Amino acid sequence: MVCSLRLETFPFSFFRSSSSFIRAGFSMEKFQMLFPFSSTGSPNYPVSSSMTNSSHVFHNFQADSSGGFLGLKTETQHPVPRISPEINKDLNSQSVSFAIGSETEPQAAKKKGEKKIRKPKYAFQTRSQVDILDDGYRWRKYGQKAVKNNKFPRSYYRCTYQGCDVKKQVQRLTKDEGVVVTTYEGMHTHPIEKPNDNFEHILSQMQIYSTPF
DNA sequence: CGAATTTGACCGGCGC
DNA sequence: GCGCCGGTCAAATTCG
Repeated sequence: MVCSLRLETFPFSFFRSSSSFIRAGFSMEKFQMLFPFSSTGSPNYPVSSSMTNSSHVFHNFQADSSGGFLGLKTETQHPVPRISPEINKDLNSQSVSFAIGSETEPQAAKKKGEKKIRKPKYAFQTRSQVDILDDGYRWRKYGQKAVKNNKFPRSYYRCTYQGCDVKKQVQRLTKDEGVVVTTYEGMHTHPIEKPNDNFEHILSQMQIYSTPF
């Protein structure tokens, strides 16, 4: 069941510059940006752990900020679907929501032995029947683990571009198996490897809304 | 035949 | 210290 869907990953660059955002064929009727933390002294939100043991967090995100993250919606935009036909039918009711975690620090590992540098993780959940969201980057799977309290395994991917160690993990929720959670870690230091559609302009628009920093 | 995936082993952090 | 758990490695296998 290896379908592939062209959604978009957005490592950091989503908030900075370049790359495309959802350059896939995604008619995202509901599209929500969700910030689980304020820039002030809120506690950390370890995205990875919230994926494992508290998937409800994401639901909260979705509920709380339904009004939205600055009205970030793309319903009028309809990027060219680069999706294989058999998956296309699954894209009828897609919704995407985001959770941007701060550094996933274990609360105290900040000594001079600075090897515990946790990169920020960016997570978002997608309502989709397919697991593999093709974002234009090339990923190599390097692991898969069963997740506690979840009947679906979590898959670990690494960007194959040389010198780029961006990682992502993909997991489907048992609670709502229509939801796929994708977590990105790191920032791509190279352009997208696959030729891009005309979705760049959408991204540039979105960045206008999504540059709080 | 090279690249990507699979999958059990391994490892480090953390809680008890 | 021990065991659990999330994450990664790497050899074997499959795929293109």
